[in-house]
Amino acid sequence: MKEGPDIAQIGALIGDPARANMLAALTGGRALTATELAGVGGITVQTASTHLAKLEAGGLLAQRKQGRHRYFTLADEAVARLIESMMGFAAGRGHLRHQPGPKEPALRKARICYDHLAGDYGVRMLDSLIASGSIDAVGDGLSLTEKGENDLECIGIDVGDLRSSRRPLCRSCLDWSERRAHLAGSLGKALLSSFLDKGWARRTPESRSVLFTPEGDRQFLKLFPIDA
Amino acid sequence: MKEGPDIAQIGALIGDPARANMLAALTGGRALTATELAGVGGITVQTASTHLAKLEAGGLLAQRKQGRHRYFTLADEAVARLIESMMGFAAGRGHLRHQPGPKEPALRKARICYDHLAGDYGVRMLDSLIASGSIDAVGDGLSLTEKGENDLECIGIDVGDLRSSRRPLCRSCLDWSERRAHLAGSLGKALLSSFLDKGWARRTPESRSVLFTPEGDRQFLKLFPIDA
DNA sequence: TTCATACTTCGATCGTAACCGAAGCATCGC
DNA sequence: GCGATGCTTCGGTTACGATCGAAGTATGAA
Repeated sequence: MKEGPDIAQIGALIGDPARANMLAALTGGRALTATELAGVGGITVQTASTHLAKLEAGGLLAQRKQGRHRYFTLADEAVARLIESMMGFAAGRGHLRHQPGPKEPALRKARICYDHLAGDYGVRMLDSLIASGSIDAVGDGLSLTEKGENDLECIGIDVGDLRSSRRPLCRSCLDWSERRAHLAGSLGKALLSSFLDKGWARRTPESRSVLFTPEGDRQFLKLFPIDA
Repeated sequence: MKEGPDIAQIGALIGDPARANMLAALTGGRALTATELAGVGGITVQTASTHLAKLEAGGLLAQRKQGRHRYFTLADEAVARLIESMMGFAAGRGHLRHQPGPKEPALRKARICYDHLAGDYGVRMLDSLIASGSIDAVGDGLSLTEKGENDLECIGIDVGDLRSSRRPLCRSCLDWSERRAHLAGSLGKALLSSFLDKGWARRTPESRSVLFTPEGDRQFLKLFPIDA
């Protein structure tokens, strides 16, 4: 047999609880230090160090030295998509963590996925962009229409600038809590950044969740209406 | 931390080489016996038995007793999609198996993914269906148009029949070799079945690949043209 | 220079899970 | 009934990897 790519390797990398916790934490988009990651993994720094080395060797993580700190991030968006899709699958099988806890609703409403918006709000945003004709969905891919480009420029997003990067402009990413797609790619990132810049929302320090201010909430819902 | 679903569990399930090989083999869509799966995993039947029990407990496999045989299949299409997406990811990282081998091209051209067509031909089929207006792509989802329903009836697919099943009619499934979506869901299954019934193609006994006859090839390409 | 912090490497321990041989059920064919 | 086949369960071995204490390296601060 032995057909196709080797999935056992990455399965094993994700299969350790400490590593899985680290990866999940990094899906929050922030770069974290080895010590912080040891904390989320519930292990000592030594152990974390070996885990992180393995994850990096496996191509899941990237690191950046800064002074005496070493900041770890997910290697790229593909890793984030993989983690999210595995979370979606796990949620569907009932492989949930024990405590839903009070943070859960906030997480489902709006959270960071690598560098863009996920959760109910993330899905709503993409739906609205498609419904308004700003984004075309063809097959698996998404593409920005002329109308969309104009609309986005109006709210202060420089699409031309985004196009110049090598990263795809639009990407769909499967949302584990909603089980539907939200917008990833450089455009997804730019949109989230603009919400944060405008003060509509802020990131929480210790969690993936994104908190909208009452005013930000109002603006967001107005900007991305759902007609249904 | 401990946010979100538990991905370590399924990661660990996929993370064992023997289990990963079994799962990859089952993505071929055929139901396999424990003894056959032991073969693909390169282990004895006893060991395979415990592996299979774990996979079933984890919700990845389903089994069906038939006489003194026990046939295993992937639990559902979601598992197949997960495996395919992990393969796509692994391929992107260069985590390839050692031998590309002579079977590889056939596998990339057309293969089974659970119960529908994948590979170049699978992707081409979906692209063509969308281009011809038979399928609408909205966000992450796919939906059959009226035109599509008519066209399909013409080639002998009873769409009404398919609708009565609880399984979604159209689903997009990310293809690991093409890195684009192909058509899954009950419609994807029905289309593949019809090709096999018509004698356009046949499955190979020991591999996931689907071999098209010269005539079948001609018919397929005519039925699903690519204008580009 | 000296001390403190952040992290890695080394060495050793320990637990778990993969593995197989042998025995135990179940089902089929005769 | 009997033996053969397909699979599971049991018991015991083995190996790998997760873990941490302790020591080593790098960077920054005083």
